[in-house]
Amino acid sequence: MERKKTDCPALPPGWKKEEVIRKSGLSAGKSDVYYYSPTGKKFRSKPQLSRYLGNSVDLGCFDFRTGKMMPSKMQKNKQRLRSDNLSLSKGKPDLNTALPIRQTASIFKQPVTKVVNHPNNKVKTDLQRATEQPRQVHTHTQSHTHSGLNAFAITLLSAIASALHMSSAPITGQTSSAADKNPSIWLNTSQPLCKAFTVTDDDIRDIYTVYIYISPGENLIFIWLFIYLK
Amino acid sequence: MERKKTDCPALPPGWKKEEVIRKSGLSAGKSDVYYYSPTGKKFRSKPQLSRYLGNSVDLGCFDFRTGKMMPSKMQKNKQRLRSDNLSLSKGKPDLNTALPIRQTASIFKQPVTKVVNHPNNKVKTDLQRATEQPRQVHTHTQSHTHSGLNAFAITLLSAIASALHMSSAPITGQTSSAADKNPSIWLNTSQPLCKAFTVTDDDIRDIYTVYIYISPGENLIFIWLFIYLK
DNA sequence: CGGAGTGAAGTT
DNA sequence: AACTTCACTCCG
Repeated sequence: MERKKTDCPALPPGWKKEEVIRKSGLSAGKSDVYYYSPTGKKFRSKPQLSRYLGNSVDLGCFDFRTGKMMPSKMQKNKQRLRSDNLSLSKGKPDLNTALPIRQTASIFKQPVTKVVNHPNNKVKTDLQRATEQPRQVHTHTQSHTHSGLNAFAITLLSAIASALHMSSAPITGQTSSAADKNPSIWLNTSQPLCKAFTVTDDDIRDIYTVYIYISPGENLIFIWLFIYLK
Repeated sequence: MERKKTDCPALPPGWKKEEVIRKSGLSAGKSDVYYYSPTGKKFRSKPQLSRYLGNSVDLGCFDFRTGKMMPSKMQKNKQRLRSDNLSLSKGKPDLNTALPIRQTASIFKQPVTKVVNHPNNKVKTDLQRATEQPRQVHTHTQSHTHSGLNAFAITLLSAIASALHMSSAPITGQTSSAADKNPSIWLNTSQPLCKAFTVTDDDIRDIYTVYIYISPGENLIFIWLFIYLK
């Protein structure tokens, strides 16, 4: 089937079909199918062919790849450009599509709150657009957001360091070299803490993100934070 | 609307997330989510992403669509073991079986260091699993239940509570009702802590997982922990 | 030949 | 039934 034009009974007389195998690349071995009109014009897709033939030939059941009519293949209405779909939030806020910043806003509307505070970030003021939670909005005024959060960050980091000291886990401290040589490192609790130990208040540049998740049953607390150091 | 690539904090630094709305066809209005590696490679599904990341990143609770870690989704990827058994605590799933991913609770006692190659090519990371699993398995054996772990958990939680107290952010405390009514709750740094305040040592059941990630430049610390309460 | 965009089988 | 995953189409 390669490189050879064949007759195509499913089309009017004179039409030819050609199949060309791809020789290289990611799609090596796959093929492209082309059709040629009696006058030699080349067609590379079914829509293109359909446009050309217009109503004279119903290609609804025409399988472009095989060149045959496939009764089982019913015509499908592909042109459904609906612009009316505002079903973005039917009953449920659209957390999926929201960007991080906007999530913060939507989160507020439902009893969900996410805080992203980073002075170097563009995140900040969207919180103020959350209209349905006055109390929470209140808590996010910028002034205390910065000071409060950094204070929090410092305290929290120190606390973690302290906690680590209390841990019975051994400290091997081999993480530095590993960190130097690898693009990323996941450390065991006891290992990573080696790093934490060395962190002082002055080292902290900022808290980047803090999430706190509490499960429905409130028995699980999931804390998730990014901390940038100087 | 959503043609913009956004950072994805749940993945290592440099990864981007994109959501594209389908504009036409039968699935018009639906969306596709894509991720981009730091090198620009596009990922169109969670399995594809997982294959690429190998063991370097545990995507067990990663929600591909939202780009977030979803603790509640943890049952997803493996076959379930026996559904009910002698779980130590009533009404709550056994953590070690319900959350397959972190049966590697090794995280705690064992100074296991997981060095991960950031995927800049297609090399699989199976070797890493082979080499590090044994050590982790070793750590599972003990009932790490409430020895050093709880001490750590308690201290850490207390520390967080303290940190919160020091925060200048007001505490509105409206989160409880929200928690009762919603499948999940994301709390503001200042808000969620309302919960933390009430946590005493006796409340802590266990730390389930603690991850600490240190960026290549070692200027970013990413701490991620789950804490179960009684 | 690549790849964004879509279809549709597979999965839950 | 809806979502996820991946193959395929179509056009550059």
